[in-house]
Amino acid sequence: MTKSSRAENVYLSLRRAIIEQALRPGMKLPEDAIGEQFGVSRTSVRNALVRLSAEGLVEVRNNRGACVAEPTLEEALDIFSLRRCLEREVVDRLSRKITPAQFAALEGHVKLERDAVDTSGPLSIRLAGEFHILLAELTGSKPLTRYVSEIVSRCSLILALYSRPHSDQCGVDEHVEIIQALRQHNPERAMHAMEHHLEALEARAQISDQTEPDVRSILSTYAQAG
Amino acid sequence: MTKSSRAENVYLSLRRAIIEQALRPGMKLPEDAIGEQFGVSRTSVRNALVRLSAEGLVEVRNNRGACVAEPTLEEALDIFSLRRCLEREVVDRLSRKITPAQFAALEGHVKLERDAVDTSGPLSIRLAGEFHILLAELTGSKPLTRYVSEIVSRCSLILALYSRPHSDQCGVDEHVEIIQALRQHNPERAMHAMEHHLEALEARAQISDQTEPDVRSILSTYAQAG
DNA sequence: TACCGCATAATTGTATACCTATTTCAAGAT
DNA sequence: ATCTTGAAATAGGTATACAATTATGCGGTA
Repeated sequence: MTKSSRAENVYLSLRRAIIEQALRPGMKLPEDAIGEQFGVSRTSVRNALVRLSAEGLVEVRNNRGACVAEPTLEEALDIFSLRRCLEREVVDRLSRKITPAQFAALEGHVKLERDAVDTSGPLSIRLAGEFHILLAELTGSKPLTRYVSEIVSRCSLILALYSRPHSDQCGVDEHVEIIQALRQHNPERAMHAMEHHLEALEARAQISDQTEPDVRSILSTYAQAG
Repeated sequence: MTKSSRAENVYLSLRRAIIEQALRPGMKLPEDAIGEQFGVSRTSVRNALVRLSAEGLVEVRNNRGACVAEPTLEEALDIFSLRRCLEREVVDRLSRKITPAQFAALEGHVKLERDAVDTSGPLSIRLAGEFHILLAELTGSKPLTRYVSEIVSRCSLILALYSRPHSDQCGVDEHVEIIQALRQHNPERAMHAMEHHLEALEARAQISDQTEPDVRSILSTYAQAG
């Protein structure tokens, strides 16, 4: 295992905590508390927060600290729209040049998703997002992967905000559908399957509300390792 | 003038310097030197470098400092491809709902570009990029604007690497062409004009490998013969 | 002379300290 | 009772100091 920097660890952990919806939108992210929880100084925490802010996962107001981003409804719809644009590009590229080894990877991931469906919620949420990131990775394009990765994370955030609890059966079957379309090297059908999947995902996003627990107790789970 | 933080100032300045090709790809960015130049401490410089790194404009190696990113040829082509994808989305959205006031903004910008054509190179380079960023802004989508902004910056970087000097007549006329297509509320034609413009831009970035960043590939030719 | 290893210098990663801005909360005025 | 006001407390912005890592230069040895 590569020895990564502390800032990196904080970054990865916070990111995962947000994606898994442990840290919910709007929640405050005080540098002191986070640093104490991870056993690092504010310096490393700030570094991580800057990066997360650049990705749109957290917001920092001038002299007022950071908190998990709270996309408005318009922003949410906008982000979904952009996601469709990017993922269309992904399946379009992939359907032309995907290899057997890559199918194996996709199917392996879907298997993980199936196994996780009935276990923990957070794991299931994360895996559903990672399926899309895996698709992007298979295109071999780093910039595309980065953007998809970012936007998928932000969609997790949106679902945390606007979907009701336990509505996150994130469509494993729809993932299989996409794989099958790719196998046929049929860009049209693949893009259609992807559109369908994303529309279904977006449809799950409706407004509800919940109150927020304490930052530290949540992070105690994530402080250990990346 | 809004009171912005020092880190923000450093970030903006470095970014502009890279986009205007004053800081060329591969150039080292020592925290000390930069901090001294701006009259700030390394802390603020690091903050800026982290953000630039997240955008792909600079690369940071472990314990080895940062330098202006040097996209490989594959990465360059890839970035252009992604840019086409994003800007297609921009003109598609815009051509449906653009307003007269927005045309005024676009035409005002083109005028600036014309005025700058014969003056300084850097200004012209920057304005050409900002035309595309302005287009993205007019869609009203912050995420889309951010991505376009990032990718346009990276394209500037690529042109710095792979285009020959003085080939940066960045097609003001093609910009006008795009505006006219938008005025007709004709998505097809607008997208076509954009494609044409981007292809022309990409064509200028030929593998004129004279700006050699990598020592090894040069020396590989010489290594054989003693 | 060319190569290897160690010591030193330079630069990054992280922590701490200080200063400034914001928030909070209580006391007084309206 | 509500609003204002202004200290005290809290938390973020920045600088500096220290630790860890990498780059560089020197002298010894074959």
